[in-house]
Amino acid sequence: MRYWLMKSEPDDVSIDDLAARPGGTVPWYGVRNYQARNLMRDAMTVGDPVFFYHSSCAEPGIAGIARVASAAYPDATQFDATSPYYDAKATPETPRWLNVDVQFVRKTRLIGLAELRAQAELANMRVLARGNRLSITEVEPAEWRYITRELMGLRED
DNA sequence: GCCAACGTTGGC
DNA sequence: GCCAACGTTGGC
Repeated sequence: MRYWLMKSEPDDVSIDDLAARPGGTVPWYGVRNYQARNLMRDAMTVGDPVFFYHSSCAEPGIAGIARVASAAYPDATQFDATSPYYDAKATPETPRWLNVDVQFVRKTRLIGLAELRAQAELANMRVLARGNRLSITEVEPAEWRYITRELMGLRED
């Protein structure tokens, strides 16, 4: 089992939007970066825990917990000419972009970016690395434990 | 709106 | 394969 952090713009899909979805599940559509795509395809397993991170918004930070709910499969938006994520070079026979489904687990208090940066225990967290632009990053088990227990006050994982 | 950082594209 | 130009991310 591996742990992940996935960024979403709350104007698009917030943690509350995720919770309100049928089954609490949403396809993680719109990833157009090969590294992030490959993580979904090669490294994620159904059941992996995910920090749901709000980005490009007034209060960026971790807003809740989700889990990986499917294997990677072709992202439908790449075939949709009306979608901002349309890719003319992708066809159903040779899809370029994949997504997993992500399922709501719980909403937490917002752990803001500044708060994350202030933790010595999180100094090496991938998402905090200088210049990081990946929308999906791995979280080390010790970092996951620290955030869930010390910052969120959760008893269990 | 600004800007740093970095990925992608395309000419050569 | 190099690399400049361009586009995107995302915090501030």
